[in-house]
Amino acid sequence: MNGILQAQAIQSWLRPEVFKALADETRLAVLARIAVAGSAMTVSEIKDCCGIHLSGVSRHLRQLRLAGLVQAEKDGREVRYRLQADDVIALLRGLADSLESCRTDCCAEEE
Amino acid sequence: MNGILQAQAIQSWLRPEVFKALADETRLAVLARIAVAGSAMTVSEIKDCCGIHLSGVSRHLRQLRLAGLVQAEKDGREVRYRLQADDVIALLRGLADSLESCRTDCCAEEE
DNA sequence: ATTGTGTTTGCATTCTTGCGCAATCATGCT
DNA sequence: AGCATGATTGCGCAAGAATGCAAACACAAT
Repeated sequence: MNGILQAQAIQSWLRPEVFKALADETRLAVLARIAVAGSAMTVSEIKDCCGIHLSGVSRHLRQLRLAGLVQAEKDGREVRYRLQADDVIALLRGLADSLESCRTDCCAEEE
Repeated sequence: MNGILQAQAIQSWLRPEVFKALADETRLAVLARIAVAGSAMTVSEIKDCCGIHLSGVSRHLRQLRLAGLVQAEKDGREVRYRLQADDVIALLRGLADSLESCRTDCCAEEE
């Protein structure tokens, strides 16, 4: 049976850093703000979507960047952050597919 | 312009409880174990996949249940947990689609 | 060079979270 | 009833995370 292969497939999508980055309400607000903007945004602009100090926003952006959710580009003395969607989309879809294959196997075995 | 609609679409998928539930390595191990098993598992069985005390496993399962990732069914004095995959799969795919529509909009605007 | 603006980082504080242990609850067995 | 077993919960502790403030850093403009 393919239980071992399934385990590897699922675990390869279960990346804690990504989910940890998504596990904070402020970071979710930041991410949503950047995603909707479409274009890249500066830290000061992003700050307006969440009621915390600028330094905190900077830290959250760092964490999102290390998780591969956004990317930063320097532009003069500003830093513009944009969504890095491709990897996240692949992660979400890969995990969804793995879970779905488990689910169908489960139902198939039971019936 | 669909910016407002996009914002609503994305934020509806950005459910902190779910990502918080996925933001711990032990819980990810538990979830993967349950997913691969296919059938429902007792707390004691699940305990073997992660090196912590049974009470901790119970707490983790509670959190996964509240996030809608697993469901519990009592069976005598045991409690069997099984993957509740449908909601999670819908969440993951919905978020992926929302992010993708943001990405294409972004690239379309820039060119 | 000095000044000003945007961003990051060190530090201290507070809040949260994961954990083990022991007690408790719930159910089955004799 | 009494006991055994599986699961949950209260409690205290230790580690981690989020935040604000102030200092430092990076770059542009004068």
